[in-house]
Amino acid sequence: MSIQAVAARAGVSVATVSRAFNLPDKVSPATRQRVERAARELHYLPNASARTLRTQRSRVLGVVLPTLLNPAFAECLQGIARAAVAGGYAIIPVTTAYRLDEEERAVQLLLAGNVDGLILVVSNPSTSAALPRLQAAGVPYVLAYNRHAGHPCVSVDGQGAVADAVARLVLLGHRRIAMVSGTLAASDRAQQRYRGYLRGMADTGLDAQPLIEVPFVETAIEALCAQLRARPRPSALVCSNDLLAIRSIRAAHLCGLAVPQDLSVVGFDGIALGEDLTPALSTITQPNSDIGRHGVELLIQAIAEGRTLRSDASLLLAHAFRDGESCAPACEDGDAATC
Amino acid sequence: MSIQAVAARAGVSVATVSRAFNLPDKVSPATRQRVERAARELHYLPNASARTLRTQRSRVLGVVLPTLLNPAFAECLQGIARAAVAGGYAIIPVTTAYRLDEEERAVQLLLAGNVDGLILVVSNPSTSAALPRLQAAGVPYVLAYNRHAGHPCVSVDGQGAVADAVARLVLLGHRRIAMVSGTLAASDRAQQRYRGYLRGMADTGLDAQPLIEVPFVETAIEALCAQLRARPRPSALVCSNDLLAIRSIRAAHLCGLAVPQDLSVVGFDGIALGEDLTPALSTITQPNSDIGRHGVELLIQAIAEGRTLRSDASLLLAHAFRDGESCAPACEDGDAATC
DNA sequence: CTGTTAGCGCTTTCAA
DNA sequence: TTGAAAGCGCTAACAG
Repeated sequence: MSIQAVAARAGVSVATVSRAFNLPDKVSPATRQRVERAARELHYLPNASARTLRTQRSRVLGVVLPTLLNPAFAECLQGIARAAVAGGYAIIPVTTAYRLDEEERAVQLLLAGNVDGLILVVSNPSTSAALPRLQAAGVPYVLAYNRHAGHPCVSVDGQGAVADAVARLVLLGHRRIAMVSGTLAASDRAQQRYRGYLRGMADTGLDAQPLIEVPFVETAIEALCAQLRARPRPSALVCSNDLLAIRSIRAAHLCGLAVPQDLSVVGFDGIALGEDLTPALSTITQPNSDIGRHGVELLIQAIAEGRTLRSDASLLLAHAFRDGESCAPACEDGDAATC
Repeated sequence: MSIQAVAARAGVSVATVSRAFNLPDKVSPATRQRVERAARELHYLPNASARTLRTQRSRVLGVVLPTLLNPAFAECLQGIARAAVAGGYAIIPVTTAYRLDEEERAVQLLLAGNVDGLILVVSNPSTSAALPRLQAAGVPYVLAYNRHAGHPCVSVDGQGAVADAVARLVLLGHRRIAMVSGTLAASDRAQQRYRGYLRGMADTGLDAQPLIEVPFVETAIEALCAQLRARPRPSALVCSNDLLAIRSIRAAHLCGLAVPQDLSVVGFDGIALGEDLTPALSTITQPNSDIGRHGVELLIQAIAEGRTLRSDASLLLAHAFRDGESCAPACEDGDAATC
């Protein structure tokens, strides 16, 4: 079903059909009606490839994410999808499992697919091979969650957020506060959040505990258990994401520790599911969906203006602390072992 | 960067460049090398739109899902994505929030995007307006999770699975077993699982309890609480999905009921997260990722053979019961109120 | 084995 | 306001 058929049926030229759809004002109302009617009768759908070939615009955005198994990214992708549809764009998402080679492959794939722009969550903007490739190609892109002075980013202040969370725990009387993180090397977010932990501890004059680092993908509950059996054990855990917080709570349970009575746990991400858990997760919430939406909006605007995004277009969105049930005041002396 | 430039640089015709990539055997090794070298030096990427326009094959699959906020669908999408990449296809996912009009819009959008095939999870295959549209367009498609004799489907036996779960609970001594479901009208899966509940109860000669029906999207914990406060209350809950099971556990907690001591809860879906919860979720697991993978494989095969999928290509995958900690034997007399 | 060429469906000058 | 026609980049006859 091509534009030819519509033109024939409407008794006009293909140019007029094209105009009737793309520049309706440049066509007389009467002919426009005829064209629309013919198109409807023939169930005409304009061919996206032909249009893309001609205009050099695919109206498709590429999306590069570590995984959809973390609901934070799933929420973000929903935000991206909604904003993209609203702006008349389709999306092609690709997941990378936190692997650099996959990031590069993904960008390659998307570039070959003629995407008009990309929104991506990379392991580390400084080391990602994908980014120089994008710059070389001159394709607009924006990073989500990542933070880097040299790239356009939509993110939150992870460092400040964690420092605040630490301060909160200190206010509750906690002294032995440890941080649980995914592999630091695999994520600049994890690194920033860890820095926030160190700052928060330093600000209140407490000794930072050794970082409890576990793999991102596997469950690693045993490793967590081992850490909780150490003496003296922490009375509170700041986790680098909600999934880790959930696993930490389970690990605590397996060690015979009750959350929050024996151990306070704070997460990071604000996944919706956290509110339905028991105990409800105390967590630093990020506007996951908005991060995606803003990324898309920046991208679409840049595309419309035929330019790439500069790093000073970066957006820092607000985070918040969601008070759940996984945090409680520490014992008087702040030493969990005596509880 | 077009094929012309590569041809010029390699000193051959565009046809030869095209062959060097698509039919390497039909080109002499020497020229092939020259072409490859030229392409590399120019960072040549074949233009997907031009190729699609010419071949009438986009190498893109459309994916229609209710939501990514349910990890079961996120897992499925990962499976789809992996299989698609392996088969040289890209995917365009669209979510519908369980809404019929969105399903139709999604199919429309995807069809206009020239997808070669679709994999979709619809509310109800019998009533979906999207399906006739697809048949009319002659585009190959396959349903995931849905079950219907008139369409190609990749699914599990939800009815049998729930009936089995009920039998299991009966074996544990439960008598007052209720079912918690999302809006029945919005999902044929929910309907089938409910039928499984009714069959399971009938098989063991028990009275079915009134269905506890809550919205899919909202949390609805209050509604659940109300049901648990009724006397005599159920001693076990079979939930139509894991998200509902998680909410049910929270509702129980808010009512002062301990899971599994006072109330047993069984979920459905087998989301990975369920294993990390406390109590670990007892649930009927579906091979979410495999459902997606098989769907894509069927689709790719059909596309390669230039045909649509017939309903007898349907696949029924195995489910399993994953024993967690949210189920326990009932009190001796099976009457929860006396526990 | 390689080159020439038509044409996929559309948008967009340029002319009328 | 409308039409004719070029051409986006590629593949696939067909010819050599």
